[in-house]
Amino acid sequence: METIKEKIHESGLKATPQRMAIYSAMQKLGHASADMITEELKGVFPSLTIATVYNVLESFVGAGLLVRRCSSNNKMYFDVNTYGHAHFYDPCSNRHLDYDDLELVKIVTDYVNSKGLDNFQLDSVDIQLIGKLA
Amino acid sequence: METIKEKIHESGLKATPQRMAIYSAMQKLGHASADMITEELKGVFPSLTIATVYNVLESFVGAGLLVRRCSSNNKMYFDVNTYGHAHFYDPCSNRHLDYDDLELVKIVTDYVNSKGLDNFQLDSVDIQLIGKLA
DNA sequence: CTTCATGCAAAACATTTGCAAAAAG
DNA sequence: CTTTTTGCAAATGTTTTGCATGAAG
Repeated sequence: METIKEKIHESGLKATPQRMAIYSAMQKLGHASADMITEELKGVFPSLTIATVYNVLESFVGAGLLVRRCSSNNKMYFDVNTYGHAHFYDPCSNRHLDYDDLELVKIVTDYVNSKGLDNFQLDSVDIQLIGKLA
Repeated sequence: METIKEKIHESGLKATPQRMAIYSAMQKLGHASADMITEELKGVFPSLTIATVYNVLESFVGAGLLVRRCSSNNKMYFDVNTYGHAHFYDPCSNRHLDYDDLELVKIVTDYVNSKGLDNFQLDSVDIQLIGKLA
């Protein structure tokens, strides 16, 4: 099994303690915003500031270690799972939950591709199931 | 054909000149953020401030005249078409474009419903086709 | 060593709120 | 008239930036 340190290295970034802690917190939380990460690590890592968290999350996105997720509360969330998958999203609690059904992503991608799109080059699909999470 | 004034009235809101101008700008732009609307109406309506635009857009959402759209630039966009439909989204230009294919929304909704979801009550689906718009 | 990351404070945006004056119904 | 809405300015909340210090490779 690959360590976090290796994973960060392979993506082309230096493996600093802050980056390792932030990636580890993302793995624990799954989906999180910058302030959630800062809060999560405050006890373990008191010197960590939210500015660094933003910088690190951004460099992770650039390196392909995280992807962004939108919410309806004007805050950017990040997702530790970078493969294509759908999401449940509860706008009341701003909670994101993976819906790991590769078939659904494939159905939509194939359907759209079969339409022969002019003037648009499909890169990925984002399927958000909006509703109430128990 | 229904006038904008009637449409706003029917939704339960007072039809002020500002609201009519903002709704009209939304019809013209299709998808827009608060600052785009303010910019669009600056010439015609110099007294209009962005605070009012935010308030009006928010009351329109509450009244069912608009729906929100997320983007990757930390800004909220609004959509003048409130029926369920998919979108093209270009993260480079932050442009949204309707993909009016009711079949696609139905395919996804039916698929998800057929799975018999526990712990989640589906309200709507948001399908975003991410890529490059010509 | 050399380069890049962190931490701090300050700046830059996006959005919301309080309140007096103005307008809609 | 009565109730909402507007416009302004100020507050709030989120994200970004500049720069000196410190750490990684």
